[in-house]
Amino acid sequence: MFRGATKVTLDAKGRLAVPTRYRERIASRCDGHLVVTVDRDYCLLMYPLPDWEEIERKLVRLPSLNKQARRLQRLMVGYASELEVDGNGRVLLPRELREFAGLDRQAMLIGQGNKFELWDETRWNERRDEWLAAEDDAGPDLPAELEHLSL
Amino acid sequence: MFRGATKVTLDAKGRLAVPTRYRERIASRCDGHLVVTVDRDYCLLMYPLPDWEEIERKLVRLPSLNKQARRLQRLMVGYASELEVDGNGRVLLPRELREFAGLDRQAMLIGQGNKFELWDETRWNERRDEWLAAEDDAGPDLPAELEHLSL
DNA sequence: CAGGAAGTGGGGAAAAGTGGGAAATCAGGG
DNA sequence: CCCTGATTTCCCACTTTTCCCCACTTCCTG
Repeated sequence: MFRGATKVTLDAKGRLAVPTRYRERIASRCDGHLVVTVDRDYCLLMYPLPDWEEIERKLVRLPSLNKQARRLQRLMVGYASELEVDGNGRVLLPRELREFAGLDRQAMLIGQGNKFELWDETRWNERRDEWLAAEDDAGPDLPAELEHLSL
Repeated sequence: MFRGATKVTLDAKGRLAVPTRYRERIASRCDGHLVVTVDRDYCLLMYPLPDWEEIERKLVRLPSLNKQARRLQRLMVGYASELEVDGNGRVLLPRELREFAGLDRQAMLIGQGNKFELWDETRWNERRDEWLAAEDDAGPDLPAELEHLSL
């Protein structure tokens, strides 16, 4: 499981240095093969290749006639690109994805279990504060899974 | 599986350079023979020839008296044109199809499993943002497959 | 303080992308 | 039937980007 938030900087070529504490895990799990794609919140998702392939299988099995399912396929599969950790522990993020997520230099890498999220730092901070402010007024329409969640 | 979004530019003659990472796969799968046709969202679909032939078989077997089926046949089979990757890794897109999809110079090539989608860049970005904006307020009428999808 | 590991920047070779010209092919009209 | 003009096809050459590797700096640790 990947956990924790790390502030990272992209260099002028759009390369991201993977924090050292994840490298061994990534090397052993997927031999340095990662897949990056987009998320609806305008951040990027980064999966080890085998985990992504499982997601992809789920995605392509969704009913093709459903509008929402097609959108999800288009976006997630459409933007998914495979990338490899180089000799220096860095990955080159495709220009299209950097532009999508508004990434330039300062970014946040957020461990999320089987994947990472990658945010432009400014956007991350803004969203985070919004979430914290919004949490109270969630009350009535809470789904069952959340209703009984005990932290 | 084809994945990933690539920004491509059509030259003055309407030629599209196939991104290198797909070329080998295309060469081995269909010896450079692709089929392009139209999609209802005003983009183009690009299949390796054998994949297209399978689609085509399915299409012509649809019940001929059904109005929707006939529309689909007319559009997809009617616009389908075979094209070949040239020595420089480019394909020439027929004028009719370029006009249909509103393609001039800047375009996005979107990998979608067994096929590609080709969009005018501006139109792609607009649609994408619409999809993302629409996704949030989807709440109640979510199909079961999506309801419990865990990414 | 020294040694090493991690982070960061950058140069250069190679490959990919891009434009354009010449040859070939086709269509239409004289 | 041939000539002319337009379109397509093939190929060459230039420009840009990418990829790979090296080197420097910084931070942590012993």
